[in-house]
Order: sequence, then C-alpha cells, then structure tokens
Amino acid sequence: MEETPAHLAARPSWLLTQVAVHAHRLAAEGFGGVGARGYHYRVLAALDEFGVASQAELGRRVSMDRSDVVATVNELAGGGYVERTPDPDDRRRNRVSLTAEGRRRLRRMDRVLDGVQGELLEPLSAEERRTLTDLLTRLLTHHQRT
Amino acid sequence: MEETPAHLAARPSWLLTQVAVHAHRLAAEGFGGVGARGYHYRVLAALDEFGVASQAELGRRVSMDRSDVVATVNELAGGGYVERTPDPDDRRRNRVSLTAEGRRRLRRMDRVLDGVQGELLEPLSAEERRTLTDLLTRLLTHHQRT
DNA sequence: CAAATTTCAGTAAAACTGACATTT
DNA sequence: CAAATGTCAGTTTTACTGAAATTT
Repeated sequence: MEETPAHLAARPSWLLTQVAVHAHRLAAEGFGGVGARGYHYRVLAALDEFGVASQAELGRRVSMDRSDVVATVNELAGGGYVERTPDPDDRRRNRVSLTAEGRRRLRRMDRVLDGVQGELLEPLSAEERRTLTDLLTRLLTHHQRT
Repeated sequence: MEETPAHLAARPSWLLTQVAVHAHRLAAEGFGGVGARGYHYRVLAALDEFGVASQAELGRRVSMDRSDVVATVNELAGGGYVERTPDPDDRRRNRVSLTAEGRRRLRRMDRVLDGVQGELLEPLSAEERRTLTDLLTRLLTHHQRT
C-alpha cells in the first residue's frame, strides 16, 4: 500500500483515464492488426447485442456522435459488414443491420479483444476481475442512462 | 445481475474504455472550463508528485510521447506554469520545474477534477470507490513498469 | 559508433460543433 | 412550427511516426 501514491489514490477518475491510456494503446494495436478501429467494434457489437437500429439509436447505445456514426457505417457498409436500408415506417431513418460477413468480422475482433484483455488484466486474480467488471458495469449503465 | 449484458461482462477491457469515454467527456468539459487540457494536468501533476525532471522522464511518468511533452511544456512555459532550463550535468537534457504559478494552476485543476470524480463515481459507495481505486492503481503500476 | 534527448513536421483516431435538408 | 434524423465540413485533443541535430 506504500506503493500507491497519495496523489493517485485521491483521484480515481484520473486513475481511470491513465489506465485507459494503456487499454487504448493495447486495443488500438490489436484492432490495427486486423485493419479496424474502435468505432467499428463499437457499432458492430451494438448491432449484435441489441439488433437492428437507426443510426441515431446506434450512437446513443455506444455514446458516439451521429456524424461519426455516419462515417463509421459508411466504412462498414463499404466492407460489406453492415447494410443500410431506408426505414419504410419513418423515412428520416436508416435501418442498419449486421450481415453474415459482419458477424464474422465481430467474432474476429472479439478474439483480438480477448487477447488485449488478458494483457491488461494480467496482474488481477479472477475474483478481482469480476469485481472490477461489476464496478465498471455499474458506472457505465449509470452514465449511459444520463 | 440480469442488468449486466453478458457481452460487456465478458470484456472488462472494452468496458473500461467505454467507461473512459464518459470519464474523458467529463474531464474535457471540466478542463475546458478553465482553459486547459489533459496533457497540461498530466505534466503538472507529475512534476508536483515526483519533482523536477527531464522531458523524456516526464513522458515516461505519464505515458506521453516525447514530442507531445515538447509541445505541452512549450504551452505551460508560455503561461509561466513551468520553467525549462538546460541541465548542466547532461547537456542533452532540459530540467523542467514547477513555478509557484504552476502550483496554483494545478490546485485549480485538482478542484475541477474533484468535481468530475464526484459525478463519475456517483453510483458507488465509499467502500466501492476504494476498491476501484485499488484495482486501477494495481493495473496502472503494472503497465507503467512495462 | 550506439544510445539518449530534444525538436519538428506530419498523420490517424476519437470526439465534437455547426450547419443544412428532410421528415415527423 | 418544433423535434428528430441523416449528412457534410471543419476543429480540437490525444497519440503516434519519422527524421534531424546534439550530446553522452
């Protein structure tokens, strides 16, 4: 415990961003290795978890700006990973859906992320990883509602 | 526990980056309010915690690239928050030190960060915040050594 | 010569802003 | 008219790369 600088112990939010620097570095490296980036994963994962959605809805699910969703869906559609079709029920909206190719792409990125996770959480026990996951999940669900 | 999507529970590292999206948003907002940015805080805090350092050493402490340290020190020196003097013992190095003005600047940013922290950790109890801090600190010290 | 340091120029990714047209 | 959606153009911040000059 003498190892923990008082400065850091007093600033969990700062700690979190500093840890995120390393998490981001590892993720960027892993995703870059398969020619993708974080935005791609977020959109594909959101479609897999919650199903077909409009672009605005996608942005809300993963905390991305609408304009960035546009660019990301452009790229993913260009690679055949998602389909963008006009919504007949509301002509303002596009319905974005995962293709079979997109599902494969997501599985591939999931495996990459598994490796990243192993590296990132290396110093923690299984029990501690569960605790961390629980705490972070509560933070995320709280802030996503807001 | 039905609240935790299986998808997220399986990916703590992704969870962490998603939570960091919110942490980053709050911090950027807070720092922006006082005309500063994350790089400024990182360098000032590192100088306050560990004392005078060369630019390369600063970069190692806070996981910043040397080239970004140059630009950040330029900005901080321009505002009178740090001093950059040649190191007489090793003429490759600059000695970067905090000024009194820089210390005040850091205090101000610390108060901003306190507010950010309160918002970010709102759903957690004091005990849980300590647990989170401990886990994150261990991750950080592990990866900083690497 | 090798390695470390500072510096600069340029790039990519993430996040955001403001505007505009269309539709509800 | 107000609100939501999709789109586009442009900016800021973070993070990184490659190269050059100097010093150890």
